[in-house]
Amino acid sequence: MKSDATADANNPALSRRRARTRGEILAAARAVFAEKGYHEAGIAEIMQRADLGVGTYYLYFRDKHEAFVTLISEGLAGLRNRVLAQLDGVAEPTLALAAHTIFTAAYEERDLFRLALMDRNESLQTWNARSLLIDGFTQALLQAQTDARLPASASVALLARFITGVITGAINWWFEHDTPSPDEMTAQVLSFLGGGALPASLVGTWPPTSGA
Amino acid sequence: MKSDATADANNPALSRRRARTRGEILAAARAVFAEKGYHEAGIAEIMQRADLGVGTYYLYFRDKHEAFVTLISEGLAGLRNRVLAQLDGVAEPTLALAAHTIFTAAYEERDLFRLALMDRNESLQTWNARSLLIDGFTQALLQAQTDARLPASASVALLARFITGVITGAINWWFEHDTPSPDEMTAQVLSFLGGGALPASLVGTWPPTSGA
Amino acid sequence: MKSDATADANNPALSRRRARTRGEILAAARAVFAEKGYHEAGIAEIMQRADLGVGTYYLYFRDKHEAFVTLISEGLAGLRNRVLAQLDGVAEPTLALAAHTIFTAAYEERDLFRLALMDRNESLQTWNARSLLIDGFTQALLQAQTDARLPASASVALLARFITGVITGAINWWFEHDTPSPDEMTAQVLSFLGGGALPASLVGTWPPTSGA
Amino acid sequence: MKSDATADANNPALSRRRARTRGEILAAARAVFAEKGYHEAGIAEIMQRADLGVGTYYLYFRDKHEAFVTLISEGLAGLRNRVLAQLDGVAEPTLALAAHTIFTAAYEERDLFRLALMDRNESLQTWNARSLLIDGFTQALLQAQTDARLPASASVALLARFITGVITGAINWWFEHDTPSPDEMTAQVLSFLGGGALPASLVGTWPPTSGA
DNA sequence: TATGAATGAGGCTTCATTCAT
DNA sequence: GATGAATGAAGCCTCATTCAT
Repeated sequence: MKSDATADANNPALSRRRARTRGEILAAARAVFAEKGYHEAGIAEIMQRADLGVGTYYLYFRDKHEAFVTLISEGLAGLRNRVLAQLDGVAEPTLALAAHTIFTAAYEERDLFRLALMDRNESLQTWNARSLLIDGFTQALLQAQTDARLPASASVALLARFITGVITGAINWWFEHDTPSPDEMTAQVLSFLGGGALPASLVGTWPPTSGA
Repeated sequence: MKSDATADANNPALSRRRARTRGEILAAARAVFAEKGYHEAGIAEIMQRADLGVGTYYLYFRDKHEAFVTLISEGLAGLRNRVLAQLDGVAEPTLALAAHTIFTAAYEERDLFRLALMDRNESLQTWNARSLLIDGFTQALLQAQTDARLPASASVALLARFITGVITGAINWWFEHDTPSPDEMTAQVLSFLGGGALPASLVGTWPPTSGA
Repeated sequence: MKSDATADANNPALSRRRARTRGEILAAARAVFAEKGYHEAGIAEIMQRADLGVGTYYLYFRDKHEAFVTLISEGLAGLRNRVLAQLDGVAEPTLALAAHTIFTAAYEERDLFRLALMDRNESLQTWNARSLLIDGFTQALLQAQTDARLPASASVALLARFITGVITGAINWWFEHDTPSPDEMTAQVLSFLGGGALPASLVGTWPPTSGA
Repeated sequence: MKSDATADANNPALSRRRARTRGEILAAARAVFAEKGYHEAGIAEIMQRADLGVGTYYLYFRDKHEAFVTLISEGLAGLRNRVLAQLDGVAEPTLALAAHTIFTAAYEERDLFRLALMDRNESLQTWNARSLLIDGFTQALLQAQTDARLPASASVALLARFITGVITGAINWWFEHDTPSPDEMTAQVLSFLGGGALPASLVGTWPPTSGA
């Protein structure tokens, strides 16, 4: 019984084995959660797909929730890093750049995003894809206001929600369809955000002009 | 003369009582579902809030699912009617008109919309608020194409998703905040949809122009 | 509120009405019990078939059990009376006479007998068709012993069980078939009871004779 | 290497454990079912008597029904084998032989037979003790007809029911009494089946002779 | 470390029975 | 008397979690 909190650090081989098993569990969890949703998924089914015993799950995760949270937070951390990497060093980052990175990632890992957008699980709010996007856009827009690239009068909070809505709307589309490609999707979204997609007459005004 | 499918019609008093009880259950269910989500809600809790015995639930609904579905489908039917009524007779309906009606309804019945947007419940897809909006906008845009108010080249399916994304993004905001009013929200969204909210330099282009 | 324990006696009309309703409930109960068995039958179903409200049931019977018991005990009392009437005045009653009466009644009211033979309901033992038959035959055989028509060495208790077994075996047959008629059935059973149906070589002996 | 339908075979220790638990559940179920009948018995009570948690039941049986069916079908299969083994190789099998084997088994496992004769459970008909006996005797008698040991005119179907009735009547007796022994019971039944137990004058004739 | 049998709280649902109308 | 809405105890079953091997 030399099991120790620092066992991992002491024994690189063990550590590597642990990491692999953990990864297998996460992969299985991802597949099952994506397929059936958080509530309908069962630990037994996950571990069966991972070709491991049920009990093993609890050697790596505290409870059912944890693998789910881990899955999403690790996935979203990856997304976050990719976006930051893209934007890093760019003098004046555009939505175009951000959207393209997000779409590329989302298209590649659709099942993960299905999860991340799916269960509006109370305590999870923080680790929700939506929240991450909203936060990201909020910060970006605030920065843009600081840089005077966006009028100070703009309602940043709402704008961030609107943009997030468009992005998630697009990703949702991919849950049912395989086209268009992330590139094409980016172009479509940009056109939409730029205001070029909807004729003014179709959009209308509010309050309605007298003529209406 | 008992065996009669129209027993209700025979006795108005009973019929009224039944309707009232049913309404009370639905109201309680709405509150509880909105507060805790479908899965965490329990029949016992619903009926306790309705001040009725557990068994009574099953006199009005087949199972746990049914009240949920009823709630959403009846709610969305109401929304649908309101929108249709607003647009009815208007020669050239605008997004402005539609958005304003939707926002007014959504603001009034926030908990219902929280439900309707919440659980991405498998078999419910059809009675999802998102689906309803997507379908509605899809049809409206198709009509606009027919009327040549929208270029034939526009990708209706995607546009409908984008617009729906913006609308639900706005409604989501209200789940956490009480302002702005539906009127103001409509104005904000219209400005966004019209392309006037985001400067072109911020949006950028895709593929990025050489200059970027 | 002149409802009184003696109301029935005071008001013949009411009494007649009560009797009729009671009869209708019993008829419906008989049908439903016979069709689905005691446990699967429900008060609601019975009263629906009787074209009466659920609550009405409890104006006539204390609980679910009571109608069942009533049904069987009244039915068996009828059988008892028929048999006694047949045997009454006969100097030396035979099994033939008893069997024929029983078969005639059982054939006419198969559903009742299905009930009476069906649920081996603990507390019901006493009001079981089997028990009634066993008791009847036991008494008859004891009487026969007293009259020296049956050897004193005979094991009356067992004989009564055997005869009852044959009789119920025959009645069971009718739960699945409509022939033969009670007359023919009586003849078959008598032949069997008389020992003429099974050749001695087929029956064999116990303990086996050396030759076997 | 987890996913394996033959997991049991891989690990004899676990396999043995599983078998033991399963046996304990079946034993407890047998006791409880026999004592209170199928409907009044509860999973909780069964598992309490088995000294196991409720949930464990469902690791071994799909639902409440399954243990009951298993109990009876396994029990009857055992009876069937015993009888067949006894009769195997005997040139001219007699009822004596069959009855004795049946009685010996029934006496040893009275509670099982109580179950098997008890609930006339709809879908169970096939796995009813009564049905098994009837089928067995039917086949035996048909064979006897083929061998000319029984007149071709005999109504095999009815005879099988009568014999079964006598046998079950005898077994029923044991549900309330401990004597006589299977040997003595066999003798009594044989005497009855041979026609030596009931004087012709007591049996009578059908239709009644003029003199009666 | 890995396993999978065992656990039991908790959820949904039924239905005999009551009671206000 | 008749009704049927309301009741709630009780039962079956699931599944996240534990623990002995």
